[in-house]
Amino acid sequence: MAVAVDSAQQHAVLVRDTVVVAAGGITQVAEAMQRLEQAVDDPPRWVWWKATDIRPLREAGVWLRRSWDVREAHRLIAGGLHAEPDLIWAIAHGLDPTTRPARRTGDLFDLDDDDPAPVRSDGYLAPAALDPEWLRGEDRLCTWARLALEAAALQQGLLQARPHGLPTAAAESGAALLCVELEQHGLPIDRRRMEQLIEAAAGPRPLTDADAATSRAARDASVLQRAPGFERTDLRNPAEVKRMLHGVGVRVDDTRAHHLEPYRRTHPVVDALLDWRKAERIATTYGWSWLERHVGADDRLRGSWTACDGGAGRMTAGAGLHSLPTPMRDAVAAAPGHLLVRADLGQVEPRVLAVVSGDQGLARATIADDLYAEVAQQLSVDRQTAKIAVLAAMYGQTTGPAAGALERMERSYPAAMQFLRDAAASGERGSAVTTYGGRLIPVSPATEPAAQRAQGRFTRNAVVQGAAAELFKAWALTARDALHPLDGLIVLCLHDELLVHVPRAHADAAAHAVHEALQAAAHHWSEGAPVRFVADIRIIERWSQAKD
DNA sequence: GATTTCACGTA
DNA sequence: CGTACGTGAAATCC
Repeated sequence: MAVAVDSAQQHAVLVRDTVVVAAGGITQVAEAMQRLEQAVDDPPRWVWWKATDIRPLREAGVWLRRSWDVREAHRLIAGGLHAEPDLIWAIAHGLDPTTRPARRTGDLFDLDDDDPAPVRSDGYLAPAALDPEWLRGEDRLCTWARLALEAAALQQGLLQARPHGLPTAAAESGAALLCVELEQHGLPIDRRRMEQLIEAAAGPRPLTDADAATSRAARDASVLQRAPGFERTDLRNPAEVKRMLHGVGVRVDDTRAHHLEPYRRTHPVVDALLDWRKAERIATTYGWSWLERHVGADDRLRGSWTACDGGAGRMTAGAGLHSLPTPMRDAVAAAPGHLLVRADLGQVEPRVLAVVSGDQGLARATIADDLYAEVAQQLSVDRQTAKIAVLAAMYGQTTGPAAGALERMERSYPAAMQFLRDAAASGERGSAVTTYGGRLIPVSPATEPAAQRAQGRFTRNAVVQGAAAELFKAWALTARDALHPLDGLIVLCLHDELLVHVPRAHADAAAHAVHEALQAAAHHWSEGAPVRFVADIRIIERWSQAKD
């Protein structure tokens, strides 16, 4: 069943095969969809070009479980982020995408007849059909929906040939719909607390540009007054900062925070500078203008979401949702009458590696709550060394304290290490890799040896990071369904962490549902592999209460 | 004015 | 010379 929406005209259609199941206003079609969704135990698989198309229907309250998102399926098939309908169409039909007709440019050469066919005689999608103007009217909307059905059917054929391709496409489609919901609901914010935090770092809310300049100068002064003779240093210019530090006797080549940290006690200006950097980050990226732009009158922080990035396939978020400084998480708080359920996966990447590589020894280690402690025992090293070695294997690190432990890893976990070596070798020679779930990860050819090694590290990591993203999405979507009857909504996805907003009365049930969802999703996703996944799940009022 | 580089927040 | 992303300011390139 395909859905197409003309958001400008607030019009939508539902099409099955050649039958127009429903057509009309958003509200009317939304009701028809909800009836179809609830009528049977086995709900329809809704097909659309992209999830954002159906935002008006979602805003009308429709709750859908299964979908086939043609754009997300394409991203699995072809890799990367580029996914315009003409490209999707060409790939689905096995046509050479490089010879598809040029996009319309809006100039005099766009002379098409009044009723251009959306598909050309050579099989490519007609450029005219990509124009939003083309989509006016119910007939065109139905045609567009049927094209989505055709593309989806061909994509299913392509993905059937990849192990796990179909369930992954379903999960990616669901993730894209979840992204629409994340954008819609937003992250609940305690505005007064957020204002306190911003004021502490950036000064009071400026009413004029002069106010902003005064706050900025005051911040700078806290550093500059500790650097006699260098009061005119531009703290935002790394070269000048280096000159200032040299001037006061701090000999560093690199002024980045992690490099400067050991010198905090060496000279007060270093201490002041590092504090300044934290405050400056909040003042510039998470300051008053950020609050104004991204936190709505309903005290919800909203950013744009994508179901996958252009690399391994993790979710991305805008408006700083994925990089909110830890102190500011104190202002992420449940709305009145609600609570947050925070759940984060423990040591997810090595556990995922155990599944995707089929390494029996590593699988045995996942039985422990603390996988690194188990690996440490196996390798006869301390826990910290074991942790560094495991991460180094997945990231492609070759130097540092892990070097010796990596050799022991080869003996204890040969399948996992071979899996990673194969992935790296593929990237180094410029060959694409495919994730456990079937996502193609293209690699651009490189000739420089250093660039080739970098590609190897990228693919080595991508097969783990990408598979972890696939497991995460399967978990999130299973949880989404289970939370729906509890009025619980997922409000944040952060790679291995879920934040759920739920009425107080249902918080215990929601926490339980999130736990059960992980067990069910992991079992399905791994096809019953003997690998254990664990999550730390807590009921909290503020995001900051989560970490130990 | 648009693009690139650096730095730094998160996982 | 360990991966990825998004963001903003300054530098750089037209």
